[in-house]
Amino acid sequence: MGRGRYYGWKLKAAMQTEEHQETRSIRGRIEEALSRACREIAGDRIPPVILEKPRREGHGDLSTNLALLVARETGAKGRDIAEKLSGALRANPGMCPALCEKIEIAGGGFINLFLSPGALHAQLALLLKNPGRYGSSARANPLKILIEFVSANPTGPLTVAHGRQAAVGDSLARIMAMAGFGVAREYYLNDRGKQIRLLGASARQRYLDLFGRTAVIPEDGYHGDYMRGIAERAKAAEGDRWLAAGEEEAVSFFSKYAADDILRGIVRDLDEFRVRFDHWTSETGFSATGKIEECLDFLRSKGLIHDRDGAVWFESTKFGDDKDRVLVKSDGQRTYFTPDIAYHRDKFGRGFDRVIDLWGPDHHGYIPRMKAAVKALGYAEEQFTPLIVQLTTLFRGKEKLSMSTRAGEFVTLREVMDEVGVDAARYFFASMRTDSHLNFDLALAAKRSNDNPVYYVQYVHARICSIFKRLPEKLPGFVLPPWQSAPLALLKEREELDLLGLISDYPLTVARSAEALEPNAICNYLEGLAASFHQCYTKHTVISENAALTAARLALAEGVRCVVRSGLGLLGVSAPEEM
RNA sequence: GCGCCCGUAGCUCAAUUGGAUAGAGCGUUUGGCUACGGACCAAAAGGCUGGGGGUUCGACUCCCUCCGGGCGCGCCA
Repeated sequence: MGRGRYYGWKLKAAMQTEEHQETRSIRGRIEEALSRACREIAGDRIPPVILEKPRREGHGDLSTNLALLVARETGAKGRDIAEKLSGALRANPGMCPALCEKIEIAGGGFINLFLSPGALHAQLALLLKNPGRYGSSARANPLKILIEFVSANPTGPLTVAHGRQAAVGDSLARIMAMAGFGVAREYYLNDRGKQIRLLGASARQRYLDLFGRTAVIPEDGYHGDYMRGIAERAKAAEGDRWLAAGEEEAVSFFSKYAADDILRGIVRDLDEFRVRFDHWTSETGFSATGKIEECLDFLRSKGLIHDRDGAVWFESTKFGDDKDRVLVKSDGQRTYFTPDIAYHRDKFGRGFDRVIDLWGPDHHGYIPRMKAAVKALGYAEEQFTPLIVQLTTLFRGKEKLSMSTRAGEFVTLREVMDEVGVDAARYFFASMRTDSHLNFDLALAAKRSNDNPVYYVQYVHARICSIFKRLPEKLPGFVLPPWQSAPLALLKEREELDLLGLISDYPLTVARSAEALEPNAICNYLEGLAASFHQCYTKHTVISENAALTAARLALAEGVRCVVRSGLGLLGVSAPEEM
């Protein structure tokens, strides 16, 4: 349940008014006309106009429940309102017959619109004119959005859990960028503190072990096999110089050495996973800026801090948290929360209008206090969105795998990439809703990868590429005319019109995916487009003796290819020419 | 005990943010290439959407309640 999560950025209104003129969707234009007509009938208190694609055949290409909603507001009958609204559309020459060839009223007041083929042909023509821009929105003053994700501590390699975050976060960034926002990706590197010292102590013991010394890894230290490699590299680089060093000095060295070594691995894995961050903020570096003290001073100046029991408290209850939180412990050490507040202040200070954090489910209890902090800093609630990306439960066959970085029991992102490939892994993670737990069976991973829907979608791309490759051989002497002269009006088979309709849906799909912060909408869309293409392909041959029809169908194929490539690109998945 | 997330076909998941007869893939059954790629297509079977109440023209979706699973409730990070 609870899929009604909606981030309310008022993006939709922005879409309608600022969507780039050239790629404005048919849907957007009709929604606007309906909205205007509705205002004349019902005044200012009108519901948002949303056109949907009906599931059932016979209900038209687009449908709206607008009349039913207005009926509820005004107490009038749904069918009467629907009559008035459809009448207004019929009287609007920009709508009928330019966009709609038929309007019907069904049920208690659904308005079903049947698009005219000409409108769909025009949309394809727009796409072919500028494929690179199709689906994207241009804005006068785009919101600047910072999205922070992964941010794994450099105490071990990235796991599948991080992989899911990486796939979701990076895809969201790409989607939001296409939806017209200014997006930056951020990684927060927790490279100091207790865990890092434990890492250093563990690495030092591994190092001692290499020299045959008695080595005891701390109980709560890091026991994974990867620690051995780190120790070996340290030995190769440093020789035996740390054998004689004092514990304090040695642990400091190994802390930094191990963290740096692990970080290089993280960057390498992310790079191979096609994820690149625009900003890396290290806690060490950040601490040295004095911004944490500044932030504490700021909160104190606002009267939101008090001292009690020898500790310093932030009055987060004033902003909806259920208890106040300690910032500085009675031993003088800061809590984890303190630099995090300053860090978020810094994010906004860098000029971002919106900050999105992707967190694991173990952080959901942290949400109220971080939201409280953001509000205390003077920012509006909707400017900060923590997004919980649920865990992936791993199985090997029936065996449930436990995941613990410290104990060294985990499945790395690298293993998954090696086993199923980047395309399949990224698609898999992006295709599931972020708030659903999902099961991932490694034993079936390789086998399943062949059944993965990602191949179904990629196959469309490869098939179309193949058509173009075979063209000279199938039709010797055929000269492909420029797209703008393709006789698109010849595309009138039902399957062709279905495909055209889907192509025209792409911009809105991207916008809605960005708005809902759910990349899986792109996957759903692509799978529908792929199915529609395969059906059309099976039924209608592209290359035929009819040169005009061939040109038109090639144009349609090219349109599909562009959209598939674009959509896969949003997911960080390749669009292969052959498979 | 309190809080957050989840529960949909045998399995893994969707469902246009409250719409019309809940859909895909895998698995099972049956058809289809002398065609531009069969990694495809067509069809069948499979559902009281965990149970029960409520809200309304209409509920997988919102509210209440129970059941089941995951996670969190620190002067840890």
